[in-house]
Formats: sequence, structure tokens, C-alpha cells
Amino acid sequence: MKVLIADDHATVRAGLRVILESMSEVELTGEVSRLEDLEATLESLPTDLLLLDFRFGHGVSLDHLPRLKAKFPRTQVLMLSMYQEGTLVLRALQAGARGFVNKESADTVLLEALKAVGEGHVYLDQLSLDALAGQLVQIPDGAIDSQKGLGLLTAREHEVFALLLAGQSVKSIAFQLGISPKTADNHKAAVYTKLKVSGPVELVQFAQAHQLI
Amino acid sequence: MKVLIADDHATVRAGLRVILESMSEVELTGEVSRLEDLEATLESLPTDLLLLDFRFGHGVSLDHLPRLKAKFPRTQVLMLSMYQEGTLVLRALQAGARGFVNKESADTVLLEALKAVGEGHVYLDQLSLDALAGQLVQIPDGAIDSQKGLGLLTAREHEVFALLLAGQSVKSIAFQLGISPKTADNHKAAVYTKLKVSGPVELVQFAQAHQLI
DNA sequence: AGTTAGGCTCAGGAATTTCCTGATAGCGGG
DNA sequence: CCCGCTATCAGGAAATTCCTGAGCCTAACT
Repeated sequence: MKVLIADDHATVRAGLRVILESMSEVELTGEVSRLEDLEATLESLPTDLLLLDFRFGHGVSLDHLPRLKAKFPRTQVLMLSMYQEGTLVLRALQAGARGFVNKESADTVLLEALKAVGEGHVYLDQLSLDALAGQLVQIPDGAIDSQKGLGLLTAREHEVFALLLAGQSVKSIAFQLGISPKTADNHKAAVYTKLKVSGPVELVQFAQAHQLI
Repeated sequence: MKVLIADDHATVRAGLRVILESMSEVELTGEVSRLEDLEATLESLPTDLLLLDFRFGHGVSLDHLPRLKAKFPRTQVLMLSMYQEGTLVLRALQAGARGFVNKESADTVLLEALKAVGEGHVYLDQLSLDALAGQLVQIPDGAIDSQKGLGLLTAREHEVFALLLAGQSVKSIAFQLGISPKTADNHKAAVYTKLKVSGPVELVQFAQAHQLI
């Protein structure tokens, strides 16, 4: 099985190389460090399996996946992600990736993934599978969440919540509502607690998850 | 872990019983052979994991899943299918099932599945995973390039950007990247400037607008 | 009526984060 | 060789967050 590595970071490539060498079926045909070189390399090196960094080249390599798959249909793509890219697993599969493995995973996971994808199967590590399933669920959270989450907010807290989602600072929220910044701050804290979020990022993501945005 | 078996066929139930007995963590609390008895049994027997036949009671048990999940949210459902129900894996996950295993699979697969689902993870056997991925692929028209502000980010800034979207604090980002909090802070500032956002909320919204989450 | 509970308001103060500035070092291209 | 870019670090002022306590009002319950 001819494998090509595509990752910006030399250290990652080196690590992958070591892991791949332990697999007799794998023949590492080359490495690519820049997105610009990827297509040309694939043209010159027939490749069965492309180990593709999720954030390869500046941007999300996902965007290029459909084109790659169209151009090199017999090359299977196994995505490597540095972080927990959660919701992007679905899009990766939709774009034609055949596997998704976090770089934190044990070497054995990567080897399993290589084997599975090489044999024409799909492979997702546990993190990605859980994330994907979470994405797909569309039924149950409604009843529970509306009570455990948004339903708990008081009127004032709802206002603050909405203004926070608009990107307003606590100070300007206080001004708009005609209350003290301290009070607005307290409302924000109450919102955080009730929605079980611990920062603005999670707050927006909560809203996004509940289609409030 | 309290497990309940729901399957029409006595032979299947017997087989499952044997397999389950080999797992020390599992406590088999009961068995249900008729769909009509399922809800009543779940009410009387607190259940962590429901082993549910895909074709339980004449019909597709999938249809009842959303209601079951709403009524017994803490009960995780592991679906057992007799045939290759391919296209239905997606619907099962959407309906709230946490796992899908074919009865043809080896006993070890079922045990793995039980363990994973019991620990809060999702489990799909190879057949189901492949089927699911097949369902999801959609090779779209043109590759979408979302490289407006993103292209401006350096590699390091991309990493920081990704970690910020994961809700991490600057401090923990610094720790993960092995750099000073001050440096990470500077990277964050650079990201803000280049993406023309002025706070975490706008940052997440930028990501959302560019389909990065 | 009295009591209790919950919501809204405010603020003190410590800890933390942000924001701006300056500075050093490596690396690659002209 | 110098210049620009990147990565690194840090100082210090300003702002924000986090935790805590507290007063007031209304609604509900006894």
C-alpha cells in the first residue's frame, strides 16, 4: 500500500514516518510539506492512501478534499487532526475522507486506521465517532435542555444573554439596560452557571447548538 | 452497569445472555420479548444500557427510539441488527442510539460495544461505520475556498485560533503549545487583528460564518 | 400578616486577562 | 548584508472576571 504524508510540521512527519515503518504492508512513497505541492506530488506518485493533516496549508484542508477526490478517486484519504475538531468530522466524511484520527491517539490507533482504510473500510477514532454521533442526534435534547438550560434563565438574564451573543461587552450591556456594570456582570455570571458554560466561546457554541443564532 | 435485553427471539436472548455473563461489569437485570412490555419494564428496572433488537416487535424499533430516549434519558441504547441494515445506521444515530452492532459480528465486538457505550462513548461495528460513511458522502460541485482572513494567519496563529475556538483559555493554550502566556496572548491579538474581530464572541461567529465549526 | 423564595440591583476586592508597547533572535529573500 | 516576517518574551496600565455579601421588591405560601 503506497502511502503519502501531507503535513506542515516536520516533527509530525518524522513521527508518522517511524510509525509507518513498523507496518510491513505500508510503502511510504513520499512526504509533502506544502499544500501547493500536494496535487503535483499525487500526480507523479501513484498513492493508495493519503495521510492528510487537517490543517494543512493555511486553512482547512477539507476545502480541497472534494477536488482531490474527484481528481484522484483511487486515493483514499485519512485525516489527521491536531485538536478535537468535533463538528468537522461530519464534513470530512461528506467531503470524501475515509478516516479521522486525532494526533493524540496512540500509535496503535493510527495503525488500525491505516489498515482499515487500506482495506477499503472507514475508520474513526473514539473521539471523532463520539463527536460525529453528537452531531447527528436531532431528537432528544429538546425537552431536557430547554428546561435545564435556557428555560432556567430569568427575563433579565435572557436580555443579557442575547446582548452577549451580539458581541457586546458587559459594560455596554449595562449601559443599554440602564444598570450598573457590576449588575450586568452578575447576570452574565448567572447565565454562565445556568447554561453550564465557562466562557464566551462556549456560550456562542451553546447558542449555535440550539439554533439560536 | 445494568443491562436489559430486548429481542423477540429466545435463541438470540440466550446467546446474548451467555456473552454478557463473561463480562464482570455487566449486570443483566432482565429480558423483554415483546415490544408492549418494554416501557413498563424500563420503568420498573433502572437500566443503564438497553440491548435493542433492530426489528423488535413487528416493525422497526427505530420508530420508538426517540420516545424511549425522551422518557429514559439515562438509558443508553445499543442496537443489534440481524441483517445489513446499512442505510438505517444514520437514522438510528439521529434517533439517539449510541451503538450499532450486527449479530454476525464476533462476540468480542459486542463486548467492545457494550464497554464503549457503557462508558458513554459511541460504538459502530465496521459494517455499520462503512454504511454510515457511504450514506454521508456527497461530492459537491465546486470546492469552496474559505480563505478570506484565514489565509493571513501564520501557522502558529492558526493553532492558537483553533484552540481558542475549542474554548481554551490563553493560559492553557500557552501550556499546550509550550510557550509563554504572553506569547500566546500576542498570537491571539494577531488573530483578532487579522480576522478583524474584537472579542471571543465575534471570533466564534467568524468561524461559524466560514463553516469552520 | 408573616415568612420564605426568587429576582434585580449594587459593590468590594483579589485574581486574571486584555491591550499596547518594546525587544531579541532566527530565517529567508533581494 | 540588510530587510521583512515570524516567534518568542516581558512590562505595565487598564479592564474584566470571579467570588462574596447585601439591600430591596414582589409573589407565593402558611
